[in-house]
Amino acid sequence: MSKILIVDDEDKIRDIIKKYATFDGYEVEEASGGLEAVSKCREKEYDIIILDIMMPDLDGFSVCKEIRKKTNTPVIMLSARGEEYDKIHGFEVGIDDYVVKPFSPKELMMRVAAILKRTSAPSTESIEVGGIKIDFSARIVYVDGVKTDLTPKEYDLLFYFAKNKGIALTREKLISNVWGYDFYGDDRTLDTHIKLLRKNLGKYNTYIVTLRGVGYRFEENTPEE
Amino acid sequence: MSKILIVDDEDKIRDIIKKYATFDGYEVEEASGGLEAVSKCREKEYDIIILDIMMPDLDGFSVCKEIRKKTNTPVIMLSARGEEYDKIHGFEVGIDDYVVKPFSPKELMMRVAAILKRTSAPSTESIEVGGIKIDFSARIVYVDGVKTDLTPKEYDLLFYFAKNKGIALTREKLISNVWGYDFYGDDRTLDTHIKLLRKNLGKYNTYIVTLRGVGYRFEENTPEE
DNA sequence: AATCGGTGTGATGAAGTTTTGAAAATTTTT
DNA sequence: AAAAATTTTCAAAACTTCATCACACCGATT
Repeated sequence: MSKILIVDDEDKIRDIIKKYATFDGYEVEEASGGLEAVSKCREKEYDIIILDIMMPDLDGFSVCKEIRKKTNTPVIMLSARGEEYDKIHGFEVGIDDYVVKPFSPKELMMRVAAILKRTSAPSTESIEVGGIKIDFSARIVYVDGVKTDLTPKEYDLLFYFAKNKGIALTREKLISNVWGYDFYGDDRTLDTHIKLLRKNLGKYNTYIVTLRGVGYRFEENTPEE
Repeated sequence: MSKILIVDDEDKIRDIIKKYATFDGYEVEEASGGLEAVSKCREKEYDIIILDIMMPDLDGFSVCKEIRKKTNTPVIMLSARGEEYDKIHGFEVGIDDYVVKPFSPKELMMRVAAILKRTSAPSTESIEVGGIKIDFSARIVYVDGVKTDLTPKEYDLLFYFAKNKGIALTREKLISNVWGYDFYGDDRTLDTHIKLLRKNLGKYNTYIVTLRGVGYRFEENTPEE
């Protein structure tokens, strides 16, 4: 789920946006000033930033410039002034959109969605764990750079493991997440697919660690030679 | 240089935008109505479309919907009305931005630049994948240099595949993008067209990879091993 | 060392998907 | 208006994947 950073010195404004954003399923963080926003962006990566222009400590343009030095996170500006100068200035700094106050929260969220759709689409999402690479957009798994064909269930299982790397996963959790909460099946079904997946992972089969009496954990470790 | 299509029934508006766009170095084409816009988009590919909502023959939303069936060209809407309804509706159809009339041409061009920068998909008249060449402007496909006649649906399908090379495409995605989001048809229709397209691609039929339980992926691979 | 409960494995038929051919329906062309 | 081309529907066939089972295996506990 996408993470949004809301930057505004007015609590009221932040609250309203937060309410709408949370409702739409976004993960929300707040900053009440420009300096706080910059430091937050240093620590963490956001998917989009909603940024007020007028703030007492550091104005939105400066914040945007600072952020752009490191990342390319999309920025939507909130402008209290409606002047063209501001708008253009905003674009020159490299903002992605702007909304003039007073604004409709619904419209703002529409713009957020539109930008996220644009920016997140072309990025080839992939995870790499040890010598295993999972390309989500192509739905291809590479083991040591070699394309490996997995069946749907094997892929889903690996996908879930990769997303929860290093976490102990109970059998129940694995089954309800990969098969579906309503799967009523044999005890050995999961084992069997673990077996198949391990076989396909070749020397990395040790990445799937058996937790006796609990379930499994996916982790990067040094395969035996 | 990027190609812009300006769609508005008012000559004055088109002229103004054209003046600014030409000054900024864009290649400009015009359409004075929705129908003309749609037919122009069928023949040629633009990098961005500036689209008025209110037009006598076919309104902007319908034009956008029609265009989106085939391509993913960015669209900026010109809205004479400032109502929120229009804005939201526009985004749902899949527009990239909108500007409310009366607008500042400078601002409009800023938005054009911002979107083009993001979508910076190099404008091409044709795509070549393996031994398959697709000439968009002529709507002709060559397999190993030999012109191959495809039916409209086959072409649309191949076109969508080629634009999304290497990406796993679900059946739903393929159907809603090639047939239209409102297609309510048989489950096996897609398969049948895949079959027909594969036949026409000759030895390159393996380029369309079946992803069991998911959909298909178009990729360049080495036929025969 | 024997037991016991949980885990790994190969085989197999069942279930689910895709492919295919052919015919019906629709649209376009003549 | 008929003919041709295209698209869609349908059902059987081919194919892949899956769940299940029986049994081997392993590791902890007694």
